[in-house]
Amino acid sequence: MAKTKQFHHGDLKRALLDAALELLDEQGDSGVGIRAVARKAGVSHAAPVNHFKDRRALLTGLAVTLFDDIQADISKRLERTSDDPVARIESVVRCFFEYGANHPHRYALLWRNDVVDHECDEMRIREDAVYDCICDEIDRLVAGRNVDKHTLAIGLWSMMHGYIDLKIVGMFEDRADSTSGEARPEALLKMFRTIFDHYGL
Amino acid sequence: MAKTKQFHHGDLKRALLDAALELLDEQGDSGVGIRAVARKAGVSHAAPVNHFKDRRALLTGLAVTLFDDIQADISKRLERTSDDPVARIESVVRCFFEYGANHPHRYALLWRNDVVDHECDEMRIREDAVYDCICDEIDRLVAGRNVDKHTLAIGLWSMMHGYIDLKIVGMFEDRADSTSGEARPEALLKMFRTIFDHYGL
DNA sequence: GCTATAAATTGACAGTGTCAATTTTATTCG
DNA sequence: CGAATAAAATTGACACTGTCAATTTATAGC
Repeated sequence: MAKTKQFHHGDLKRALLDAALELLDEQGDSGVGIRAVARKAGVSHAAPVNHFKDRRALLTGLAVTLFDDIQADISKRLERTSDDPVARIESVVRCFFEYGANHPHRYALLWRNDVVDHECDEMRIREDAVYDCICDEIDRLVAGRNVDKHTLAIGLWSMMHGYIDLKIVGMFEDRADSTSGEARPEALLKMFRTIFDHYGL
Repeated sequence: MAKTKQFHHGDLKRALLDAALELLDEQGDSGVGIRAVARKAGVSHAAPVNHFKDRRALLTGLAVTLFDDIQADISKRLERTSDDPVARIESVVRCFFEYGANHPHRYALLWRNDVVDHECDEMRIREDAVYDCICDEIDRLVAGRNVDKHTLAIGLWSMMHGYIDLKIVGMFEDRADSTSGEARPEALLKMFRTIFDHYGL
């Protein structure tokens, strides 16, 4: 059975991340404390220090695994998507829309600047990976035409992130007509498509 | 000299909010603790409880004052803006862009769901006010045409918020070409304007 | 001037993150 | 195989936090 129980606890790092994810889903990031995670994993309160030097390191490590999950989901969905750049871009965006709706606490953690270290290599690599998923397609789409692809990419990503984030906060609740709230993400995609159209892409 | 020193301390509530704002700018919201704020205001550690029952209430109260500042800034700038709905919308968006760039910690606090209570009346009123600044103009813009104004408003607000938020996180640093980074907000506005054009607005 | 009320202080409690010293376990080497 | 070495986990402590109860102080109204 592989490499189980090779140390005192087995691989505690994994157990800690599992416990952290549970706490995150239940209580949000404020519930993910070093001691609480240790308690849930059944170890002493200072055990995690061997694997995560900080609370910040713990949360960052958790965020890294979340990005990996998202990346896997994106890759899987892109396999079933046609070769059309616009279709592929929209597939990626839909992944994020669904992720934010299904796991609000996880999504919120990803973009917390105080408790997650976005400068470290582990994070930069993951962020680059998902960012490239969209940028590469936009590159193909623009293909030398006189359009600033960076602005296009940033605009799309901003709109996607902003919608998910504000939805979690509750900004659009009771303010915008929420009868067709379920279809709003698709409407946003459609609206952004008009930008592509405008540039003849 | 008006109503100074009417109580023990004068109006401590104001002093607490001032101290909280300083700490927020220096250290972010994690630095805005009840005890730290009390210390900075020169009162005992439990004094704030008379004015803010919670840390959450303190942070919410602070967020309320920030919204008031933004609203004042928006109103002032709208006075100097023409009657063109698009111009007025863009004025409001520019207010937020600048606010986010100049006061990242303040902007980040506004949308924190855990430490700020967005359901309470004081917050809802302020959020409604700034939201209406954009929605009213979009209403004028659409004016009965066959366009979903809610999607338009949500799309614009999402893009605006998403860009500011991701900029603070550092998402666009070193990834997108940052040579013309200062002009990026204007480029986003221009891009969104093509949506208006597309619908003949 | 005295009393009721609001404001601020003090002290305590449980909880947190982090560190140092210690004990327990696993790995490696002679 | 057994001892030495390194890693992993425990225990205990420290300073700090938010929150509450009891207390003291100052204000306002009769």
